[in-house]
Parts: sequence; C-alpha cells; structure tokens
Amino acid sequence: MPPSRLGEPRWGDPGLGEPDLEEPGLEEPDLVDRGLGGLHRRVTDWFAANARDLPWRRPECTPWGVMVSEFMLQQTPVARVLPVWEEWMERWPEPADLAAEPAGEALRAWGRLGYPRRALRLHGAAQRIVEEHGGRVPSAHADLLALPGVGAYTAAAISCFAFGAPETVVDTNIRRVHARLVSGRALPEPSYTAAEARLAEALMPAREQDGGRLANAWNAAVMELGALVCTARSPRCPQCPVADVCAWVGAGQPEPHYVPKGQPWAGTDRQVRGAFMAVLRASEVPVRRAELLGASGRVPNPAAPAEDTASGDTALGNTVSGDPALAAAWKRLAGLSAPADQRLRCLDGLLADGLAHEGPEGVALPH
DNA sequence: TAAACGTGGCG
DNA sequence: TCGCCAAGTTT
Repeated sequence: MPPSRLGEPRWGDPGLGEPDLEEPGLEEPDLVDRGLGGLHRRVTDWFAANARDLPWRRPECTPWGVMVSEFMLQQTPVARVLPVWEEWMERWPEPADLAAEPAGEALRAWGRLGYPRRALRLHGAAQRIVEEHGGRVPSAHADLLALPGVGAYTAAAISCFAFGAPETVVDTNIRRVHARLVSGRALPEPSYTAAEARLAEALMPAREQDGGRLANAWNAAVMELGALVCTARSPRCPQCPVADVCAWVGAGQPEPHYVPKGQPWAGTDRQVRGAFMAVLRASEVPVRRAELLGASGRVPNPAAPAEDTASGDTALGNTVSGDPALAAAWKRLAGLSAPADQRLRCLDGLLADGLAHEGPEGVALPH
C-alpha cells in the first residue's frame, strides 16, 4: 500500500490488526479524531467533480421530487427510475396531485419498476401529507418515519437531500464503502448491524463546525462513491479518491467472508404476482377472476367463450385486443407453470395487500 | 429476525 | 447464458 498523500493514518493499516467483527477499529475515539477531515474532504471533492447530474439532485427539485425518487430508488437502479420519475413529476408535481387520484393510477404509472406496493405506499404517504402536513413534505425525521413506506433510510435521505439536514444516511452503497474502506471486507454484513451503525456515526463529519454542511454533503458523496466506483461487482479502485487508505485494498482485496443469499425467482409467488399485476396494469377493464386464474399454457379456460381463430393470440377469451402490452402480459401469465393453488394464493394475496380490487365485474387495480 | 416482496440489465 | 444485484420496508 502506498503511503498516504496526506500523511494521515491509514484506516486499513495492517498494524491495526485483523478487523474485529464485533468492534471495528473506529470505535476508538482517538482513531476517529485523526485524519477523518482528510477523508471527508477527499470524498466530497471527488463528489463535486464526478457526481451524476440526476434531476432529483438539482437545486430546483422540490422535497416531493426527492421523496418520489427515494421511493422509486428502493431496490431499483437509477437508469430505470429516471423516465418514470419524470412522468410522475409532470403528472403529479405536488403530493396533493397524487393524493387526489385513485391508488390504481399510481400503480399503473409505476409501470414495471417492480415492488408495486411502493407505489401504493407512496400514494398513501401523499394522502397523509395532505391530511396531516398541509400538503407539504415534512422535514422532521420523525414525521417522515411515520409515513407509509418510509423507513430509517428513506427518512434520513429525504431529511438530508431535500432539506439539507446533517442526518446519518446509511444505504447499501454506504455500507459497502464502509466495509471496504474501514473494515477491510469485500461486503457489508448480510444484515445491518449495530456495529455498522456505530461506524457510520463515527465517520460522520462534526455537525458543529459548519452548521452540518459537510455532514450533509458527506452522505451523498459516499453514496455516489459506492454507486460509481466502489461497486459490488467490479470496483474501480484506480479511480477511487481514497484507495490509498482503503483497508480492503490494503489487505489485498480479500474475498467476501460469506456467500450472499440468492434471490429465488422462477416459480415463486413473486413471479406469479408480478404476472397478475402486469395484466391488471395493462387492462383498461376489470378481468374476470376465473380468467386470471385459468391463464395457463396447459389448462384450458372454461370461462372463455368460443375462440376467435383469426386472433391467434392465445387460447384466452379476452386477450383479443389491439394492445400489445396487454397481449404480452397475458402471454407471460399463460407461460407460467404455476399450479392452481399457487395462483389462487397469489391472487388473494394481491387483494389482501390492496394491490388489486375485486368487484362484480372482476378484478382490477384499486379505485 | 428472517423472509417476502418485482424487475430487468450487466458481467 | 444465467446468476447477481439495485438509494429498503414491512411483518
């Protein structure tokens, strides 16, 4: 490891010994007091020169815009959020605009971002903001946390990014940077630990110095570093502004100390629910329950009337439509090999979750 | 606390 | 090609 250009102690100095799983080295105050300023400056300077120009980071973006972006970005890459966020901002520039619409409109406009319950919660949050906060996104962490779909990360992020508060923001990017830079590990722990929380707090710039300006900037800077340079798959260490003090680099980039759990997909309820939701989003009219449940590549649909041989679409009655999205959604659903009991469980689950509504004419997005 | 919860692009 | 992974929250 090359010597620090700033002549500061290196967090990953082998002399500090093996990283302790329970108590990272930064627990010690004198370690915290030395050299952090250099770290802060280098990362925030890097951010100033390399940050992406994302619309929700522009000065003219409202707190509502930041809030919408934070919901959409939960477990979803920036590239896919961008176009949907633009549509939402144009259609619903304020919380009251969204709150005035049926929840189903939020679900439809959510498109294929995934985890559609986020759209439902965002809609619910907008209604609460209108009812309890005069239509303005609250700035207090506690008020934000009380909103549906807002957890520890999102509350801190909105408070920080929309209102300039010096919150301690911890997301998966930040956790990964901390794990490598300080703890010398390839990945953060499988679940967020108290030790990680203490470490994140210890690394925060002092709030007293500048009214929290640096503390506020630090969050976005570390997050961006994790997103652009200190990535999960193939980190770009040569481009990293703090590679020379990185504990993981100093240790020779050791492999992860555990095997990340996979995210099963094929054959899961999530896959079936997703296929149902795609049909409901694409359909302008309610869909009969039996037709939804019967959609299968093998099971004939008893509810379907005589087939229109000219359509050639599928064997399903109401797939005869000029809408390619609807046809594709039906096709995907029909292509699943999910057993009948799973289909039934998933449909009931969607209804129970409020993602769908069943009326006399069939199943549709909620009103 | 572990598991459930969507989706699509990249290595 | 196919598994990994992305600005988490909820129960």
